[in-house]
Amino acid sequence: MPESDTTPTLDFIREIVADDLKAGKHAVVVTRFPPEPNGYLHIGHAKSICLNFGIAAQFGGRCHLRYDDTNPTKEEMEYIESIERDVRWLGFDWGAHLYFASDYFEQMYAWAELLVTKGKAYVCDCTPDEVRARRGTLTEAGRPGAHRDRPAAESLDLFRRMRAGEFPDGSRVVRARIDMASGNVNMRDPVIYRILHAAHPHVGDAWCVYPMYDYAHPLEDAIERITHSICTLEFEDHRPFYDWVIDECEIAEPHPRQIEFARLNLTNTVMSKRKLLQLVQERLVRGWDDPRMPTISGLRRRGVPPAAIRDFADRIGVAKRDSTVDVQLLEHCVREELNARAPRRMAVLRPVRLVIDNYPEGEHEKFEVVNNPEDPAAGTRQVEFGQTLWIEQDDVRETPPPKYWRLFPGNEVRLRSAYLVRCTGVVKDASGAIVEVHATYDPASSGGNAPDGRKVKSTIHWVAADHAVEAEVRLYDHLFPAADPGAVPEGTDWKTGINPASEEVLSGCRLEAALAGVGVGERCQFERVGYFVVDPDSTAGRPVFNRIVTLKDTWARIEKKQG
RNA sequence: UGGGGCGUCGGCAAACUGGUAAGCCACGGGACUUUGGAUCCCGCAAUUGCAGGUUCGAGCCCUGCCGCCCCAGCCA
Repeated sequence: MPESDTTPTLDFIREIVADDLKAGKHAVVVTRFPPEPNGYLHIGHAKSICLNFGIAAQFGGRCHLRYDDTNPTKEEMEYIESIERDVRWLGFDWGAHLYFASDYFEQMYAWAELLVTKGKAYVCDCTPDEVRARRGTLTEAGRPGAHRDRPAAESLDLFRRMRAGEFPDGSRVVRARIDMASGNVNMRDPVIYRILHAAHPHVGDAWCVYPMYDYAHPLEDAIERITHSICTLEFEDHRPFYDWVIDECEIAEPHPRQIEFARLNLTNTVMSKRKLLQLVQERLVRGWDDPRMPTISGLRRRGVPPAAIRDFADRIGVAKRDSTVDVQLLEHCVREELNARAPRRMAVLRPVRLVIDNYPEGEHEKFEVVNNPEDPAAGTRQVEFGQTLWIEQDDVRETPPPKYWRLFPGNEVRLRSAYLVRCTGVVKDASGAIVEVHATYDPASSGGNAPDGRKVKSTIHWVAADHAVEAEVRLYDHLFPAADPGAVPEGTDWKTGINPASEEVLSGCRLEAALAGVGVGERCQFERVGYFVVDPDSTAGRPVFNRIVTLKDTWARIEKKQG
């Protein structure tokens, strides 16, 4: 391979865009993100958002945010608001280019009349069942219905009366006249308008006939002069009709080009709207924004930084191959971002008391502690120290397993940024659990280093008992332990694959005093433990933290290998 | 047994369009370390679903097979 090549390779879509620009096909590139406001956005949408807005930014064009709101029976204002919030949070800006497909209904209707007039569309009086019956199967051609050859004038009259509200839902449709024998089922006279006496969240009850996606989408793109209409693979079969509509409606050149790419699949995650809805409705999670949900709002509450999601989208690439990305790549992006940015704090999640017997009782001192070793500009803070501290249960053993370097009787460790201490013994309760640890400190090791230069193999974190803030901490893990949650045995409910330990709520956690006044959404690293974010459930004196991701944990790996 | 797509490392994904298989994640090892964190090194596809063919040369071209995904909503 050539090593001198410094230009990053373009994915196949960017290659098309670059070529079109180079060939002078378009003056500016215009893309769009066209969600239907019928649900919450998830990480799969984030891939599309990053792609569309990313291409626009990269090639100096623009990206529209457009609601594809052609079905009033499924769409709601609530979703419109959540979508805008999520796209903005991801870091993208549509400027003045916020659009609604429903604002184009008049124009779309006019084009439909044109099609009817040209004999390219007709009103069909069949029931949904009859339409289905005549459509044929995947291997058998469809059969033309009785209304197919109705005079254009009659269809036009009927269409106008459909619009006027003379007919009930489902009684008639307008269909494109293409080819009932096509191998592509989408070309067998697809329905382009249906009657729906339903109020629309954006245009109210202005209409009782609504265009179908396949008819509306190319026209929305045409109206906005979209150059590259990027969608997912399942629409590949619809592209002939997309082009048919553009052609038959006599849209001026250059025509928008539909390009399909593979949607995102993630291991240990379900992504379908149906399944996500089920999780919420059956109270298997706290809501659409549960920190375990792959929704944008869930990722936000989980504490995932938007920059990490953008980085993730860049790294997974864009292609046509069905694929499943390892969720660990997302987690890696999160760690990388947070390692650089998140201030470090000390927090003890499962506290046990450590008493330093030779430290003067009642005395306190402060140590200056670095906020982020990766970022000197983050500065330092003062942390209180005293005779009695909280340390992690996990950092103490009465009899250490092999390679365990933390506290055990006789062993010396460093209290992060404070002193070297040597364990002198542990106090156990009736059940044998360690309830208190005793140690002596080396007064000459202030700050954590001994003047004689002796080394310790371990540094542990601590919180002064007299200055601790109490908090609730929620530990999150994959909602599904299996890489492919959809792969359940026949007859088994996919929900049985849910990890019952995916949320573990810890109370009585002790945090250093600097964490007293944190605001919702603030992120930090609890040293040696992981990255955490302040949850909206926090109250004045009692913060609630969510674990975003753990730190990489070599010891956990060793422990696992040891069994 | 119709139509449309897709097969390159455990997972993503490149390969200047025929010139001698990038990178990232994961995984394994080591160095270093006041986070068992971070960082840094090393290892990880004699070969691109399979079989033939064309060519000096094939992941890229040709032929045939195999496998996987999508489509029969008045959903998007």
